[in-house]
Amino acid sequence: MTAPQRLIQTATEAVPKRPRGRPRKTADERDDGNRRPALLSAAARLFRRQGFDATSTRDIAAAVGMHSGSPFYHFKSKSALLCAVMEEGMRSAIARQACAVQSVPPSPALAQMRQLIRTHFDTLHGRGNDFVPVMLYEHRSLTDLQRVSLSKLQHEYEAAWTPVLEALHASGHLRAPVKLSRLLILGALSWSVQWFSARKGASLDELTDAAMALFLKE
Amino acid sequence: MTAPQRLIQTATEAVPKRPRGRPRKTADERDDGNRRPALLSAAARLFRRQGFDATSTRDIAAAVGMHSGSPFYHFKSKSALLCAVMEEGMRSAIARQACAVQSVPPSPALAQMRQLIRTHFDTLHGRGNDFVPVMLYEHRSLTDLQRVSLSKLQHEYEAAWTPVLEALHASGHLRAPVKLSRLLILGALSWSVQWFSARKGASLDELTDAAMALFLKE
DNA sequence: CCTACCGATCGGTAGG
DNA sequence: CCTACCGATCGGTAGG
Repeated sequence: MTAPQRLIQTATEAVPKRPRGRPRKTADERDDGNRRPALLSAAARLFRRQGFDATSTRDIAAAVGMHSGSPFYHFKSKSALLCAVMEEGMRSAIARQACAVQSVPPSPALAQMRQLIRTHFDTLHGRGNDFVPVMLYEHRSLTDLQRVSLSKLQHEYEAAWTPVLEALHASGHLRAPVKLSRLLILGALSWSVQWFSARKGASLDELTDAAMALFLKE
Repeated sequence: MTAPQRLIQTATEAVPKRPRGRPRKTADERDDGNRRPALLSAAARLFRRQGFDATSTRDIAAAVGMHSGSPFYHFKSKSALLCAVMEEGMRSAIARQACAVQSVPPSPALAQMRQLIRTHFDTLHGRGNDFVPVMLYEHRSLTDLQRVSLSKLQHEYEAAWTPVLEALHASGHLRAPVKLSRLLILGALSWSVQWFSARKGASLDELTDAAMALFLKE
Protein backbone atom coordinates (compact mmCIF):
# COMPACT_ATOMS: atom_id res chain seq x y z
CA MET A 1 0.00 0.00 0.00
CA THR A 2 2.79 2.43 0.84
CA ALA A 3 3.89 4.00 -2.41
CA PRO A 4 7.64 3.78 -3.10
CA GLN A 5 7.96 7.50 -3.92
CA ARG A 6 6.99 8.31 -0.36
CA LEU A 7 10.55 7.51 0.63
CA ILE A 8 11.94 10.15 -1.66
CA GLN A 9 9.33 12.75 -0.84
CA THR A 10 10.04 12.67 2.90
CA ALA A 11 13.67 13.52 2.18
CA THR A 12 12.74 16.94 0.81
CA GLU A 13 10.22 18.98 2.78
CA ALA A 14 8.56 21.16 0.14
CA VAL A 15 7.60 19.05 -2.80
CA PRO A 16 5.41 20.30 -5.67
CA LYS A 17 1.98 18.72 -5.38
CA ARG A 18 1.31 15.71 -7.56
CA PRO A 19 -1.57 16.03 -10.02
CA ARG A 20 -4.94 14.92 -8.67
CA GLY A 21 -6.38 11.52 -9.28
CA ARG A 22 -4.74 8.13 -9.28
CA PRO A 23 -0.99 8.54 -9.86
CA ARG A 24 0.35 7.21 -13.13
CA LYS A 25 2.48 4.12 -12.84
CA THR A 26 6.18 4.78 -13.23
CA ALA A 27 8.67 2.32 -14.68
CA ASP A 28 9.49 1.11 -11.16
CA GLU A 29 5.90 0.21 -10.47
CA ARG A 30 5.22 -1.82 -13.59
CA ASP A 31 5.64 -5.09 -11.70
CA ASP A 32 2.62 -4.44 -9.53
CA GLY A 33 0.16 -6.33 -11.64
CA ASN A 34 1.93 -8.38 -14.22
CA ARG A 35 3.71 -10.78 -11.88
CA ARG A 36 0.37 -12.27 -10.94
CA PRO A 37 0.07 -14.51 -13.99
CA ALA A 38 3.58 -15.81 -13.40
CA LEU A 39 2.69 -16.65 -9.83
CA LEU A 40 -0.47 -18.40 -10.96
CA SER A 41 1.33 -20.51 -13.55
CA ALA A 42 4.11 -21.49 -11.18
CA ALA A 43 1.62 -22.35 -8.48
CA ALA A 44 -0.47 -24.44 -10.86
CA ARG A 45 2.55 -26.39 -12.03
CA LEU A 46 3.84 -27.03 -8.52
CA PHE A 47 0.42 -27.81 -7.06
CA ARG A 48 -0.15 -30.37 -9.76
CA ARG A 49 3.25 -31.98 -9.41
CA GLN A 50 3.59 -32.04 -5.65
CA GLY A 51 0.14 -31.33 -4.32
CA PHE A 52 -1.08 -28.25 -2.49
CA ASP A 53 0.14 -29.15 0.98
CA ALA A 54 3.51 -30.37 -0.19
CA THR A 55 4.14 -27.07 -1.98
CA SER A 56 5.25 -24.19 0.22
CA THR A 57 4.66 -20.57 -0.63
CA ARG A 58 8.46 -20.32 -0.57
CA ASP A 59 8.64 -22.87 -3.41
CA ILE A 60 6.29 -20.78 -5.47
CA ALA A 61 8.12 -17.56 -4.72
CA ALA A 62 11.43 -19.13 -5.70
CA ALA A 63 9.97 -20.45 -8.93
CA VAL A 64 9.30 -16.90 -10.12
CA GLY A 65 12.39 -15.35 -8.53
CA MET A 66 10.66 -13.71 -5.60
CA HIS A 67 11.51 -13.75 -1.92
CA SER A 68 9.55 -15.72 0.60
CA GLY A 69 7.07 -13.10 1.73
CA SER A 70 6.33 -11.55 -1.63
CA PRO A 71 3.54 -13.81 -2.88
CA PHE A 72 1.45 -12.38 -0.06
CA TYR A 73 1.66 -9.00 -1.69
CA HIS A 74 -0.38 -10.46 -4.56
CA PHE A 75 -2.58 -12.97 -2.72
CA LYS A 76 -3.86 -12.65 0.77
CA SER A 77 -3.34 -16.29 1.62
CA LYS A 78 -2.02 -19.52 0.21
CA SER A 79 -5.53 -20.86 -0.27
CA ALA A 80 -6.56 -17.66 -2.06
CA LEU A 81 -3.77 -18.41 -4.51
CA LEU A 82 -5.10 -21.93 -4.90
CA CYS A 83 -8.57 -20.63 -5.53
CA ALA A 84 -7.28 -18.19 -8.12
CA VAL A 85 -5.55 -21.05 -9.91
CA MET A 86 -8.80 -22.97 -10.04
CA GLU A 87 -10.84 -20.01 -11.21
CA GLU A 88 -8.37 -19.30 -13.95
CA GLY A 89 -8.51 -22.95 -14.95
CA MET A 90 -12.29 -23.02 -15.10
CA ARG A 91 -12.54 -19.76 -16.99
CA SER A 92 -10.21 -20.89 -19.74
CA ALA A 93 -11.83 -24.33 -19.81
CA ILE A 94 -15.23 -22.75 -20.28
CA ALA A 95 -13.88 -20.53 -23.04
CA ARG A 96 -12.25 -23.49 -24.78
CA GLN A 97 -15.46 -25.47 -24.47
CA ALA A 98 -17.68 -22.69 -25.84
CA CYS A 99 -15.36 -22.22 -28.78
CA ALA A 100 -15.28 -25.94 -29.53
CA VAL A 101 -19.04 -26.38 -29.33
CA GLN A 102 -19.66 -23.48 -31.68
CA SER A 103 -17.29 -24.90 -34.27
CA VAL A 104 -19.56 -27.90 -34.79
CA PRO A 105 -23.11 -27.84 -36.18
CA PRO A 106 -25.64 -28.69 -33.49
CA SER A 107 -27.56 -31.19 -35.57
CA PRO A 108 -25.69 -34.46 -35.04
CA ALA A 109 -25.50 -34.59 -31.27
CA LEU A 110 -22.89 -37.31 -31.63
CA ALA A 111 -20.49 -34.83 -33.21
CA GLN A 112 -21.13 -32.33 -30.40
CA MET A 113 -20.52 -35.04 -27.86
CA ARG A 114 -17.26 -35.98 -29.45
CA GLN A 115 -16.16 -32.39 -29.37
CA LEU A 116 -17.04 -32.01 -25.71
CA ILE A 117 -15.07 -35.12 -24.79
CA ARG A 118 -12.08 -34.16 -26.88
CA THR A 119 -12.02 -30.66 -25.45
CA HIS A 120 -12.24 -32.02 -21.92
CA PHE A 121 -9.21 -34.21 -22.53
CA ASP A 122 -7.37 -31.20 -23.87
CA THR A 123 -8.22 -29.23 -20.77
CA LEU A 124 -6.81 -32.01 -18.62
CA HIS A 125 -3.79 -33.08 -20.61
CA GLY A 126 -2.88 -30.21 -22.91
CA ARG A 127 0.54 -28.62 -22.59
CA GLY A 128 0.58 -26.22 -19.67
CA ASN A 129 -2.98 -27.02 -18.67
CA ASP A 130 -2.28 -27.65 -15.01
CA PHE A 131 -5.05 -25.46 -13.65
CA VAL A 132 -8.04 -27.76 -13.94
CA PRO A 133 -6.22 -30.91 -12.78
CA VAL A 134 -5.28 -28.98 -9.67
CA MET A 135 -8.95 -28.27 -9.15
CA LEU A 136 -9.85 -31.93 -9.42
CA TYR A 137 -7.27 -32.90 -6.83
CA GLU A 138 -7.22 -30.11 -4.33
CA HIS A 139 -10.85 -29.21 -3.95
CA ARG A 140 -10.67 -30.02 -0.28
CA SER A 141 -8.04 -27.41 0.52
CA LEU A 142 -10.40 -24.54 -0.22
CA THR A 143 -12.44 -22.73 2.38
CA ASP A 144 -16.20 -23.14 2.27
CA LEU A 145 -16.59 -19.67 0.82
CA GLN A 146 -14.11 -20.32 -1.93
CA ARG A 147 -15.86 -23.55 -2.79
CA VAL A 148 -19.12 -21.70 -3.20
CA SER A 149 -17.59 -19.11 -5.50
CA LEU A 150 -16.05 -21.84 -7.62
CA SER A 151 -19.18 -23.93 -7.88
CA LYS A 152 -20.76 -21.34 -10.15
CA LEU A 153 -18.04 -21.87 -12.72
CA GLN A 154 -18.24 -25.62 -12.36
CA HIS A 155 -21.96 -25.63 -12.96
CA GLU A 156 -21.47 -23.48 -16.01
CA TYR A 157 -18.99 -25.97 -17.38
CA GLU A 158 -21.18 -28.97 -16.68
CA ALA A 159 -24.27 -27.26 -18.04
CA ALA A 160 -22.89 -27.43 -21.57
CA TRP A 161 -23.15 -31.22 -21.46
CA THR A 162 -26.80 -31.48 -20.50
CA PRO A 163 -28.54 -30.51 -23.77
CA VAL A 164 -26.20 -32.75 -25.74
CA LEU A 165 -26.85 -35.68 -23.45
CA GLU A 166 -30.58 -35.05 -23.62
CA ALA A 167 -30.51 -35.10 -27.39
CA LEU A 168 -28.56 -38.36 -27.32
CA HIS A 169 -31.00 -39.82 -24.85
CA ALA A 170 -33.93 -38.84 -27.04
CA SER A 171 -32.33 -40.38 -30.13
CA GLY A 172 -31.56 -43.62 -28.31
CA HIS A 173 -27.79 -43.28 -28.33
CA LEU A 174 -27.74 -42.92 -24.57
CA ARG A 175 -29.86 -45.15 -22.39
CA ALA A 176 -28.87 -44.28 -18.82
CA PRO A 177 -30.53 -41.31 -17.07
CA VAL A 178 -29.05 -38.01 -18.21
CA LYS A 179 -28.00 -36.69 -14.84
CA LEU A 180 -26.25 -39.84 -13.67
CA SER A 181 -24.75 -40.22 -17.12
CA ARG A 182 -23.20 -36.80 -16.88
CA LEU A 183 -21.70 -37.58 -13.48
CA LEU A 184 -20.36 -40.95 -14.55
CA ILE A 185 -19.02 -39.73 -17.89
CA LEU A 186 -17.28 -36.68 -16.48
CA GLY A 187 -15.84 -38.92 -13.79
CA ALA A 188 -14.49 -41.41 -16.32
CA LEU A 189 -12.84 -38.62 -18.29
CA SER A 190 -11.53 -36.72 -15.29
CA TRP A 191 -10.07 -39.80 -13.70
CA SER A 192 -7.69 -40.03 -16.64
CA VAL A 193 -5.46 -37.52 -14.84
CA GLN A 194 -4.51 -40.49 -12.69
CA TRP A 195 -3.29 -42.75 -15.47
CA PHE A 196 -2.94 -40.92 -18.79
CA SER A 197 0.55 -40.40 -20.07
CA ALA A 198 1.28 -38.38 -23.18
CA ARG A 199 4.40 -40.46 -23.82
CA LYS A 200 2.95 -43.95 -23.76
CA GLY A 201 -0.32 -45.68 -24.39
CA ALA A 202 -3.23 -44.26 -26.33
CA SER A 203 -3.38 -40.77 -27.78
CA LEU A 204 -6.07 -38.28 -26.85
CA ASP A 205 -7.86 -39.03 -30.11
CA GLU A 206 -7.86 -42.75 -29.43
CA LEU A 207 -9.08 -42.05 -25.94
CA THR A 208 -11.90 -39.99 -27.36
CA ASP A 209 -12.87 -42.80 -29.71
CA ALA A 210 -12.87 -45.28 -26.86
CA ALA A 211 -15.03 -43.04 -24.70
CA MET A 212 -17.54 -42.55 -27.52
CA ALA A 213 -17.71 -46.29 -28.13
CA LEU A 214 -18.06 -47.00 -24.44
CA PHE A 215 -20.81 -44.54 -23.58
CA LEU A 216 -22.96 -44.43 -26.71
CA LYS A 217 -24.99 -47.00 -28.62
CA GLU A 218 -24.96 -47.59 -32.37
CA MET B 1 11.74 -52.83 22.52
CA THR B 2 12.63 -52.45 26.20
CA ALA B 3 10.37 -54.85 28.07
CA PRO B 4 8.33 -53.28 30.84
CA GLN B 5 9.27 -55.99 33.39
CA ARG B 6 12.85 -54.81 33.20
CA LEU B 7 11.85 -51.97 35.46
CA ILE B 8 10.67 -54.35 38.14
CA GLN B 9 13.58 -56.74 37.80
CA THR B 10 16.18 -54.08 38.41
CA ALA B 11 14.53 -53.27 41.72
CA THR B 12 15.35 -56.71 43.15
CA GLU B 13 18.84 -58.07 42.51
CA ALA B 14 18.36 -61.83 42.55
CA VAL B 15 15.35 -62.72 40.52
CA PRO B 16 14.42 -66.29 39.56
CA LYS B 17 15.20 -66.80 35.91
CA ARG B 18 12.30 -66.50 33.53
CA PRO B 19 11.47 -69.58 31.49
CA ARG B 20 13.27 -69.74 28.16
CA GLY B 21 11.70 -68.64 24.92
CA ARG B 22 9.49 -65.68 24.21
CA PRO B 23 7.92 -64.41 27.44
CA ARG B 24 4.18 -64.85 27.74
CA LYS B 25 2.20 -61.68 27.50
CA THR B 26 0.89 -60.45 30.83
CA ALA B 27 -2.33 -58.50 31.29
CA ASP B 28 -0.35 -55.26 31.16
CA GLU B 29 1.09 -56.10 27.78
CA ARG B 30 -2.09 -57.04 26.03
CA ASP B 31 -2.25 -53.68 24.28
CA ASP B 32 0.91 -54.32 22.33
CA GLY B 33 -0.76 -55.60 19.21
CA ASN B 34 -4.45 -55.01 19.37
CA ARG B 35 -4.35 -51.22 19.30
CA ARG B 36 -3.15 -51.34 15.73
CA PRO B 37 -6.57 -51.93 14.17
CA ALA B 38 -7.97 -49.04 16.20
CA LEU B 39 -5.21 -46.78 14.92
CA LEU B 40 -5.84 -47.91 11.36
CA SER B 41 -9.57 -47.26 11.56
CA ALA B 42 -9.15 -43.85 13.17
CA ALA B 43 -6.52 -42.89 10.62
CA ALA B 44 -8.69 -44.02 7.73
CA ARG B 45 -11.63 -42.02 8.98
CA LEU B 46 -9.62 -38.87 9.56
CA PHE B 47 -7.62 -39.16 6.36
CA ARG B 48 -10.83 -39.45 4.40
CA ARG B 49 -12.51 -36.56 6.13
CA GLN B 50 -9.68 -34.09 6.30
CA GLY B 51 -7.05 -35.42 3.96
CA PHE B 52 -3.66 -36.87 4.83
CA ASP B 53 -1.75 -33.62 5.21
CA ALA B 54 -4.46 -31.91 7.18
CA THR B 55 -4.51 -34.76 9.69
CA SER B 56 -1.74 -34.73 12.28
CA THR B 57 -0.46 -37.81 14.00
CA ARG B 58 -1.65 -36.08 17.18
CA ASP B 59 -5.21 -36.09 15.82
CA ILE B 60 -5.00 -39.80 15.24
CA ALA B 61 -3.49 -40.49 18.63
CA ALA B 62 -6.20 -38.47 20.34
CA ALA B 63 -8.92 -40.29 18.41
CA VAL B 64 -7.89 -43.57 20.05
CA GLY B 65 -6.97 -42.10 23.42
CA MET B 66 -3.21 -42.20 23.00
CA HIS B 67 -0.59 -39.54 23.58
CA SER B 68 1.15 -37.74 20.80
CA GLY B 69 4.21 -39.93 20.40
CA SER B 70 2.54 -43.29 20.78
CA PRO B 71 1.43 -43.98 17.20
CA PHE B 72 5.12 -44.20 16.36
CA TYR B 73 5.37 -47.22 18.59
CA HIS B 74 3.09 -49.01 16.14
CA PHE B 75 4.12 -47.41 12.84
CA LYS B 76 7.53 -46.15 11.97
CA SER B 77 6.25 -43.07 10.18
CA LYS B 78 3.08 -41.25 9.29
CA SER B 79 3.29 -42.39 5.69
CA ALA B 80 3.78 -46.00 6.83
CA LEU B 81 0.47 -45.64 8.64
CA LEU B 82 -1.10 -44.29 5.46
CA CYS B 83 0.27 -47.19 3.48
CA ALA B 84 -1.07 -49.67 6.02
CA VAL B 85 -4.50 -48.08 5.70
CA MET B 86 -4.39 -48.52 1.94
CA GLU B 87 -3.15 -52.10 2.11
CA GLU B 88 -5.88 -53.01 4.55
CA GLY B 89 -8.41 -51.36 2.24
CA MET B 90 -7.23 -53.24 -0.81
CA ARG B 91 -7.05 -56.57 0.98
CA SER B 92 -10.62 -56.37 2.19
CA ALA B 93 -11.79 -55.03 -1.18
CA ILE B 94 -10.19 -57.96 -2.93
CA ALA B 95 -11.79 -60.37 -0.49
CA ARG B 96 -15.20 -58.75 -0.95
CA GLN B 97 -14.77 -58.87 -4.70
CA ALA B 98 -13.73 -62.52 -4.79
CA CYS B 99 -16.67 -63.49 -2.63
CA ALA B 100 -19.11 -61.53 -4.78
CA VAL B 101 -17.84 -62.96 -8.05
CA GLN B 102 -18.08 -66.52 -6.78
CA SER B 103 -21.68 -66.01 -5.70
CA VAL B 104 -22.74 -65.54 -9.33
CA PRO B 105 -22.56 -68.14 -12.10
CA PRO B 106 -19.93 -67.20 -14.68
CA SER B 107 -22.13 -67.81 -17.68
CA PRO B 108 -23.98 -64.52 -18.13
CA ALA B 109 -21.08 -62.07 -18.13
CA LEU B 110 -23.62 -59.30 -17.67
CA ALA B 111 -24.52 -60.65 -14.23
CA GLN B 112 -20.85 -60.85 -13.29
CA MET B 113 -20.34 -57.30 -14.45
CA ARG B 114 -23.24 -56.09 -12.40
CA GLN B 115 -21.82 -57.78 -9.35
CA LEU B 116 -18.39 -56.24 -9.88
CA ILE B 117 -19.86 -52.76 -10.19
CA ARG B 118 -22.12 -53.17 -7.20
CA THR B 119 -19.28 -54.49 -5.06
CA HIS B 120 -17.05 -51.63 -6.10
CA PHE B 121 -19.67 -49.12 -4.99
CA ASP B 122 -19.95 -50.94 -1.70
CA THR B 123 -16.21 -50.73 -1.22
CA LEU B 124 -16.33 -46.99 -1.79
CA HIS B 125 -19.52 -46.04 0.00
CA GLY B 126 -20.27 -48.79 2.48
CA ARG B 127 -20.44 -47.94 6.16
CA GLY B 128 -16.96 -47.70 7.60
CA ASN B 129 -15.29 -48.32 4.26
CA ASP B 130 -12.93 -45.38 4.40
CA PHE B 131 -9.80 -47.29 3.49
CA VAL B 132 -10.10 -47.47 -0.28
CA PRO B 133 -11.35 -43.90 -0.74
CA VAL B 134 -8.24 -42.78 1.13
CA MET B 135 -6.19 -44.70 -1.37
CA LEU B 136 -7.87 -43.00 -4.30
CA TYR B 137 -7.19 -39.56 -2.86
CA GLU B 138 -3.84 -39.81 -1.17
CA HIS B 139 -1.82 -41.92 -3.52
CA ARG B 140 0.66 -39.11 -3.91
CA SER B 141 1.63 -39.01 -0.25
CA LEU B 142 3.27 -42.42 -0.41
CA THR B 143 6.95 -43.00 -0.98
CA ASP B 144 7.97 -44.65 -4.23
CA LEU B 145 8.66 -47.90 -2.43
CA GLN B 146 5.25 -47.92 -0.80
CA ARG B 147 3.61 -47.25 -4.15
CA VAL B 148 5.35 -50.25 -5.62
CA SER B 149 4.23 -52.53 -2.81
CA LEU B 150 0.67 -51.34 -3.20
CA SER B 151 0.56 -51.69 -6.95
CA LYS B 152 0.55 -55.47 -6.63
CA LEU B 153 -2.73 -55.35 -4.74
CA GLN B 154 -4.18 -52.83 -7.17
CA HIS B 155 -3.35 -55.02 -10.14
CA GLU B 156 -4.92 -57.96 -8.41
CA TYR B 157 -8.12 -56.01 -7.91
CA GLU B 158 -8.23 -54.76 -11.48
CA ALA B 159 -7.39 -58.16 -12.90
CA ALA B 160 -10.79 -59.49 -11.87
CA TRP B 161 -12.44 -57.16 -14.36
CA THR B 162 -10.51 -58.19 -17.43
CA PRO B 163 -12.04 -61.63 -18.19
CA VAL B 164 -15.53 -60.25 -17.64
CA LEU B 165 -14.88 -57.34 -19.97
CA GLU B 166 -13.38 -59.65 -22.55
CA ALA B 167 -16.46 -61.85 -22.49
CA LEU B 168 -18.67 -58.80 -22.89
CA HIS B 169 -16.54 -57.58 -25.74
CA ALA B 170 -16.78 -60.94 -27.47
CA SER B 171 -20.55 -61.05 -27.07
CA GLY B 172 -20.96 -57.53 -28.44
CA HIS B 173 -22.15 -55.91 -25.23
CA LEU B 174 -18.99 -53.86 -25.01
CA ARG B 175 -17.57 -52.16 -28.06
CA ALA B 176 -14.66 -50.08 -26.79
CA PRO B 177 -11.23 -51.71 -26.36
CA VAL B 178 -11.06 -53.78 -23.18
CA LYS B 179 -8.09 -52.07 -21.58
CA LEU B 180 -9.31 -48.53 -22.10
CA SER B 181 -12.79 -49.63 -21.08
CA ARG B 182 -11.47 -50.88 -17.78
CA LEU B 183 -9.68 -47.62 -17.10
CA LEU B 184 -12.65 -45.48 -18.04
CA ILE B 185 -15.19 -47.61 -16.19
CA LEU B 186 -13.20 -47.84 -12.99
CA GLY B 187 -12.65 -44.10 -13.21
CA ALA B 188 -16.34 -43.38 -13.60
CA LEU B 189 -17.15 -45.54 -10.59
CA SER B 190 -14.30 -44.30 -8.44
CA TRP B 191 -15.04 -40.68 -9.15
CA SER B 192 -18.34 -41.14 -7.34
CA VAL B 193 -16.47 -40.57 -4.08
CA GLN B 194 -16.54 -36.93 -5.14
CA TRP B 195 -20.28 -36.59 -5.48
CA PHE B 196 -22.15 -39.56 -4.06
CA SER B 197 -24.16 -38.97 -0.94
CA ALA B 198 -25.92 -41.76 0.91
CA ARG B 199 -28.54 -39.31 2.15
CA LYS B 200 -29.68 -37.77 -1.11
CA GLY B 201 -29.86 -38.66 -4.76
CA ALA B 202 -29.73 -42.13 -6.22
CA SER B 203 -29.13 -45.29 -4.21
CA LEU B 204 -26.22 -47.61 -4.87
CA ASP B 205 -28.56 -49.97 -6.71
CA GLU B 206 -29.82 -47.20 -8.95
CA LEU B 207 -26.25 -46.13 -9.54
CA THR B 208 -25.38 -49.66 -10.54
CA ASP B 209 -28.29 -49.78 -12.98
CA ALA B 210 -27.22 -46.49 -14.51
CA ALA B 211 -23.64 -47.67 -14.91
CA MET B 212 -24.78 -50.90 -16.59
CA ALA B 213 -27.02 -48.98 -18.98
CA LEU B 214 -24.28 -46.47 -19.72
CA PHE B 215 -21.44 -48.86 -20.45
CA LEU B 216 -23.12 -51.85 -22.04
CA LYS B 217 -25.18 -52.39 -25.20
CA GLU B 218 -28.49 -54.25 -25.47
C1' DC C 1 2.74 -46.86 25.53
C1' DC C 2 3.96 -42.16 28.18
C1' DT C 3 7.01 -38.03 29.07
C1' DA C 4 9.47 -34.50 27.52
C1' DC C 5 11.50 -32.63 24.00
C1' DC C 6 13.91 -31.11 19.49
C1' DG C 7 14.72 -29.34 14.94
C1' DA C 8 12.64 -27.91 10.99
C1' DT C 9 9.29 -25.87 8.35
C1' DC C 10 5.70 -23.04 7.29
C1' DG C 11 2.07 -19.41 6.57
C1' DG C 12 1.86 -14.98 7.39
C1' DT C 13 3.07 -10.00 8.84
C1' DA C 14 5.19 -5.25 9.94
C1' DG C 15 7.55 -1.83 8.09
C1' DG C 16 9.69 0.13 4.71
C1' DC D 1 8.35 -6.34 -3.68
C1' DC D 2 12.32 -7.11 0.07
C1' DT D 3 13.96 -7.67 4.98
C1' DA D 4 13.56 -9.66 9.11
C1' DC D 5 10.94 -11.99 11.89
C1' DC D 6 7.23 -14.50 14.78
C1' DG D 7 4.17 -17.98 16.55
C1' DA D 8 2.45 -22.28 15.77
C1' DT D 9 2.54 -26.80 14.37
C1' DC D 10 4.34 -30.96 13.21
C1' DG D 11 6.81 -35.47 12.53
C1' DG D 12 9.68 -37.88 15.02
C1' DT D 13 12.84 -39.55 18.98
C1' DA D 14 15.27 -40.83 23.53
C1' DG D 15 14.60 -42.99 27.50
C1' DG D 16 12.09 -45.22 30.37
